[in-house]
Amino acid sequence: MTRILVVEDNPDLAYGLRNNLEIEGYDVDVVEDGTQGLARARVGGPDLIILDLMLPGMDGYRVLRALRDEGRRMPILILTARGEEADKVRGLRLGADDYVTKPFGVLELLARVEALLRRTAPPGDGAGAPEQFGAVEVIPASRTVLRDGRPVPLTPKEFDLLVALLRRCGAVATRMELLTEVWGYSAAVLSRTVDTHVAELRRKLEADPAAPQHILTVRKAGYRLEK
Amino acid sequence: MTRILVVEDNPDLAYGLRNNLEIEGYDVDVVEDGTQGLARARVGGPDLIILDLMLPGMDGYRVLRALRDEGRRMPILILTARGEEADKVRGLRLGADDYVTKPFGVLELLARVEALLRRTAPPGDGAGAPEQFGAVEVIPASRTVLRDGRPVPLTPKEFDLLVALLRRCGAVATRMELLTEVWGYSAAVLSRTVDTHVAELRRKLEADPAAPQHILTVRKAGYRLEK
DNA sequence: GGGGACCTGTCAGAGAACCGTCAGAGCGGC
DNA sequence: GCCGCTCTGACGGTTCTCTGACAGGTCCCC
Repeated sequence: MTRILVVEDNPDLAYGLRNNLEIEGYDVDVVEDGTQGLARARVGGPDLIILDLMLPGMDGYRVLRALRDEGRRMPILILTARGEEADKVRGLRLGADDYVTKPFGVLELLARVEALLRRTAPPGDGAGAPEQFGAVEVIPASRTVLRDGRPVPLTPKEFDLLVALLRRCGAVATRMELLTEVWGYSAAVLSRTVDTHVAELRRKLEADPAAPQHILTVRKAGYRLEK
Repeated sequence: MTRILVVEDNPDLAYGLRNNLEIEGYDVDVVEDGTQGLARARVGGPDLIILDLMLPGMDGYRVLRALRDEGRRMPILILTARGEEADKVRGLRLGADDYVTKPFGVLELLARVEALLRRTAPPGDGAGAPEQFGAVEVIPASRTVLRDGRPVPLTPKEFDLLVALLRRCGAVATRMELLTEVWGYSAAVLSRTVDTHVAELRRKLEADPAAPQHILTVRKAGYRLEK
């Protein structure tokens, strides 16, 4: 999950930020002064930092400069009441990626956070990080699947089907959902197609395809992947 | 040199931007409407775009969306009089990287441009460090490729294609991504072009072109380079 | 517990999709 | 004009996908 570090000494504002960011699905960490902020940024490895400039102890500029001097490249968004152009220029020049002045709109801030993370995300694929179940590892970026660390050759359809199952991991995926997602059909074409491909996946990925441990049949409903 | 495309219909503002950006050492290209902006962005391959929203013809939102839909990833900074939060959110969500409202300070704008370019610039340095896979060494600085220490003559397209594959090393590069990055096409052009050039690369770089070890085909998806 | 209805597993082959290859045309530089 | 680079369309081989039939399993009702 994407981790965001908020360095902000105003408790109300910090509370609001935490709430809104968590609603968006981020993992949020809040600290109240510059020294703590620097420490947390060093050990926590956040994916993004929202940094106030006016802080007790070490001020935001110094935190910013320290992090950049250490070669840390995570995006940093400055959030401050200092709206003078000179301040903005200074912050951006010191290595901040964005500069938002109080008072600000929460939606705008969230959109800016999203834009920064989008820009920082690996160029290859936003499709997803590698996932694992049993002895099987699925790497979306390279469309590779490893079993016991060794590559298993999957056909395109098999791979897409596996990813679709993985996305619903733990829940039932109906044949219709799978057809829609993997095949792009909208019709309720009932056929043995899905079953055939599931069987093939089992043959390639399960230790005992006849008694699958991960790719399970849910009678009358569909299939379910268990880790 | 870093190229910046300015899409702005107000002549005074466009003039001012060009001046200031050129003083900073950028190579500036100015067009006055959305249609031209889109065209210039496609063929010119600017490193950054400054985009007005209110434009004659095609508006800025549509230009932005069209570019992102084609998979183009250059940073885009929206510069507009529309300061409503909803506008900002919309622009950023559509794939803009920054949003500045008029009236704005030139110094701030320049600092934001610099911040965006800093974020986009490749980590090492401009040209990129030499990279290696198998018996092949790629030296971007001199556009040279060595195999077993001996130079291999690559045509310009072949070299660019190789670099594009190398940038995504280990991940799948779709034909569309490659067309966009190497050819600057608006994709949708389905042809054997990419395949032909990949075949040529294999012939020149693989020990056994019929059974490639590094430049791999990922069926239904694209190509992948493995070290 | 037995029988039947229904559901899923399995298989093999026909057809389609996809990619590698090649030859040639267009284009621009020397 | 010659030559090298680039792109395109056609062809063919290979791999993948889907289908239908049958077999086996499971569940429910009696």
